[in-house]
Order: sequence, then structure tokens, then C-alpha cells
Amino acid sequence: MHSDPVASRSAEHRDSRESRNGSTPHLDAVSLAIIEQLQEDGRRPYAAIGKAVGLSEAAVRQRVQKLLDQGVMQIVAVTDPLTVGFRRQAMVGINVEGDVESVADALSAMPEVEYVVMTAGSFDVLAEIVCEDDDHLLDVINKRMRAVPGVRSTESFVYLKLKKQTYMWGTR
Amino acid sequence: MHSDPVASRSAEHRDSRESRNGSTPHLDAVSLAIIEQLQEDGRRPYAAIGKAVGLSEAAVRQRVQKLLDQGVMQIVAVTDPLTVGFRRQAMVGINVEGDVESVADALSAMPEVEYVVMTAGSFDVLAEIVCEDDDHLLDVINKRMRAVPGVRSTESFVYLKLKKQTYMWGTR
DNA sequence: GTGAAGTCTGCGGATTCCGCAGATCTCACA
DNA sequence: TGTGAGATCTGCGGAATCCGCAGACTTCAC
Repeated sequence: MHSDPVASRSAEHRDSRESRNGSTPHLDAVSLAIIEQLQEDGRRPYAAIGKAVGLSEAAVRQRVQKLLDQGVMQIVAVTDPLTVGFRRQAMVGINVEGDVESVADALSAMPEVEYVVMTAGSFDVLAEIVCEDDDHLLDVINKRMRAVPGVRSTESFVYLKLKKQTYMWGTR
Repeated sequence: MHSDPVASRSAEHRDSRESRNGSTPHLDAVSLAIIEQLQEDGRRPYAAIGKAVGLSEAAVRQRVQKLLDQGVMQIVAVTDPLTVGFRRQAMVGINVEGDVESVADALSAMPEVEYVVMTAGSFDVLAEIVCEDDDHLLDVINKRMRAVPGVRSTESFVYLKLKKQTYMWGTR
């Protein structure tokens, strides 16, 4: 048998069964390790990943495809829209009366909204928006977002400068 | 000459010169189009991208490499840490007295901090943090972040559920 | 004990990646 | 106006990678 940098394979399988999260199931240590590799470089070859996690090239490929199909992970190019230019960006904190999730869904449906998260604290929902310019920003916040049923109030934080943006939660 | 889906090449060059953003220079329409392609699929082959934007495979490869080297773009796997499991995540709004940028830099240096942005509004800085558990979260916020010189106050928004996460600003 | 489902491995063949040399264009400067 | 440096694009092979598939193995339910 080849060396196994992560752990015993069969043990992983048993672990993955006892996922108490009903929605998105089963992420064993090997898949975690694969995701970590792709967090460092989304274009890393499958063979190199396989060597790092102790799997064949084909097995890595099948796992990655499955993770993508399930929506657990996506491999994409990320930028700073402000650096790329000509756009206004903001985080909007929202207070909701009634069903929070339906408001979050309505916000998620808007193309200018890149990021929506339900939170505990003095806001019920946080939404990040990317706009063409100030007029567009004003339109999205004051017309469209405030018009969503259940939105009680909003507070905006216009982005001045992005200082850090990483995806390295795995590698610590 | 082949068809040119984006625009005239030489015209692009002229456009790219007049970038009034001193920090990160020059992003012409072709590079924008390449980024859009990679926002849809970070592993899309260079040849396919070249066909879409009207460039040869080698030219796309050189441009992508340059964008990566310059830090304009990164190609990575992104997930929802909450879905992946066993972690607490929060957005922290911060008020600063004195130099905001130095505070932002200090926060950026912390490994648990994934995202830092300077803002206009009732917070000076927003920081997103990913922690192992509640104890870790408490430690990072109350011990480490509040200890940064210049931090006047913080307010936390613990993540309950991520509803949307895209990187499609280009394709609208 | 047996069959279905899931996963891993190994293996070609097609595709892609990669470095390099030459051509083209722009721009600065004499 | 001419010239040379710098940047970018194209085309081309050779190496590496991607991709589908068939077989083997394990687990699980019945």
C-alpha cells in the first residue's frame, strides 16, 4: 500500500456517515484536504493533489467533480471590484419583521447582490452589493431593497478600500 | 483575420493607457472578458477562453499569468465554512480612533480574519472571521481584536446561514 | 449469501499546458 | 524621421494533463 498522508481510508468513511448536518452531507478528511489544495491554487493538477492527499489522479477528479456538482465548493476567479474599476460596492445591514428567510431569498434574487448571510445581532441580514456607480447604488438600496416585504430598515456601509480577501480557512 | 467578439484590439490598448487608478493599473476590455470567463469556471481551458474573447491560447495564458502575478485576480476554491462544518463565523464592525488603515492592517495580519474592508458609515472597518468554535470566536473578538491599538469598539454579527455567494459582477 | 451502490485504481487517447522563437505594434528619444 | 527597447500576440512542438471507462474492492441492506 502506498503512504497515506491523511489517515486510514476506511476510518474516514465511517466518520463521514455521522454528519449531523442534514442539508449538505458527508465531508471526510480527504475531501477537506482536497479543498485545501484548491484553496491555494484552483488550477492545481489532479495528479499533484492526489500526491498530496494520498489518492490517485482519477479519484481526486471524481471527488472534485462531485463537490462541484453538489454545490459544496466552486472554483472561480475572484477579484476586488474596486480595483478592477468603475464600480461602487457596499455592505448593507437589514432589519426584518416577519420571516427573515423569505427576505434573504428576495435579496439573493437580485443580480447586484453578491453575498447574503443571515446573522444574529443588531442586523438580521447582511447583504453585499456591487453597483456601477452612485446612482445605481442608490437605486438598489432605496428602491429595490427597501421595497422587499418585511424589510423594516437598512443601514449602508460603502466600501472605501478592500484590505484583505482570502479563502484559507482550511490551512491553519 | 478572425472574428473579434470583444472589440478592436488596438482601441483596447489605447483605453488601457488612460487608467486614472494609480495603484493597480491597466485593465482593458479583453482582460475583463477573460476574468468573466474564469468567474464562471476557474478551470476553463485557455483555448476555450481564447475562442470566447478572440485571442490565441498562448496570449490568454500570458494574460492570466500576469493577472495572477499582479494580484489583480486569484483562482481559488470557495466554500461555505458553515456547510463544511464545525466552525463559527462572524462579521465584526469596528470603530476606530486614529489611523484607520493601520488598524485594518493589524486585523489583516490575523489568520482567523478572512476579509477586511474599510468603509464609510457607522463602522470604519468591517472584518469577517472564521473560527473553530464559540470559545475561539470569543477569544479572537474580545482578546485579540479589541487589543489592537486604535480600536474603540466592536459589534459582532454571528453567521446563522449563508444564503448567497457569487463572483459574477462582470456578467451582467 | 447475494446483489446493489459507492469508491478507487489503472490505462489509453484526446486534449491541454508550457516554453520558446519570430512577428507586430507602440512609444520614447535622438 | 529613424531607430531601438519594451510589450504583446501568434504558431509550434513536446511534455503533461485531462477524461472516460472497465474492473476490483468495500459496505450495506435484505
